[in-house]
Amino acid sequence: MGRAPCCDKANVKRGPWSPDEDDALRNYLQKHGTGGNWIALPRKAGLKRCGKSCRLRWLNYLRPDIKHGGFTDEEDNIICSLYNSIGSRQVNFKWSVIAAQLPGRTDNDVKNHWNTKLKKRLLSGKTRLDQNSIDSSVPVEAETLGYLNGNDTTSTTPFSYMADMKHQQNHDYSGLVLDQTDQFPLPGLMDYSTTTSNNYSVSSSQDVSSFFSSSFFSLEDFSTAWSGAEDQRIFLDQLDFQAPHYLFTDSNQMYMNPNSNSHPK
DNA sequence: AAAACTGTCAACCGCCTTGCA
DNA sequence: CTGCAAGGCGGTTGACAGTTT
Repeated sequence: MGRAPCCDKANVKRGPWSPDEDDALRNYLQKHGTGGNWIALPRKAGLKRCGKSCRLRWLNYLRPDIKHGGFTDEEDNIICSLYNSIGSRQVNFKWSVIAAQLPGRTDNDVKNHWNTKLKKRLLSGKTRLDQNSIDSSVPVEAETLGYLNGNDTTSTTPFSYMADMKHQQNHDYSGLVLDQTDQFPLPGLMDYSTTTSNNYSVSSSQDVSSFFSSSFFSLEDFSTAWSGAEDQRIFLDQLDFQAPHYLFTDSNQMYMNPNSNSHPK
């Protein structure tokens, strides 16, 4: 027995929205708002659409603050670095968290852009840590696209984009908000800058998660914690768990892991 | 010029989460 | 605590536009 559909599919229009439908939805929402009920909205607005479809159309297209058009290099950098810092394999990964850092962009926009452009660019090898093949349009400090290896030093698995702290610091992240799980999407919690070999040992996403969730790292002392981490080059990893560079004391103070065999210098 | 191929992105699907009775 | 309805989200699809052959 399957789940009941959210609307009567047979009596609902599907496919691309017409200008008239857009107008009807826009006018209704500007006058009445959602009323806290998207399901009932299409009937009230005189639309033969599913409520979910109306919601999506509004959020992804009709909202007045939506930014249409191509993504800038700076937006690309932000997406890539946040994708890396949050880690797509994290349970709490959300495109909306990334989109929230890009005014006027929706999660659908960001997801599409990642899937159609950024991911392919990465996989094509155009974006490598190899400094010779870096897109010169990207600020020097962000010339950090690359392949990095985790445990497997022979692997060519493309490592996520990593952005230099200095570049990240040029952005204003003061508007960052905690997501529903109180995870903080750490912008630029990564610094490859002095690394010259592909044999990286990096701290894992789990490490960073524990960093976030520790009492040591609270929103209030974010700037303090971060200024400390800044000098200590924390690496994020989306590949395999390895001996972390940083550990935590019982009192959740972070310290260098003496067993980490390849600390960034 | 036309067919085949490729890229883009709006929209849909269905699962999971949340809020409420 | 439980069940249901609605919201939210990531993954995927498919139509269309642009490019290549």
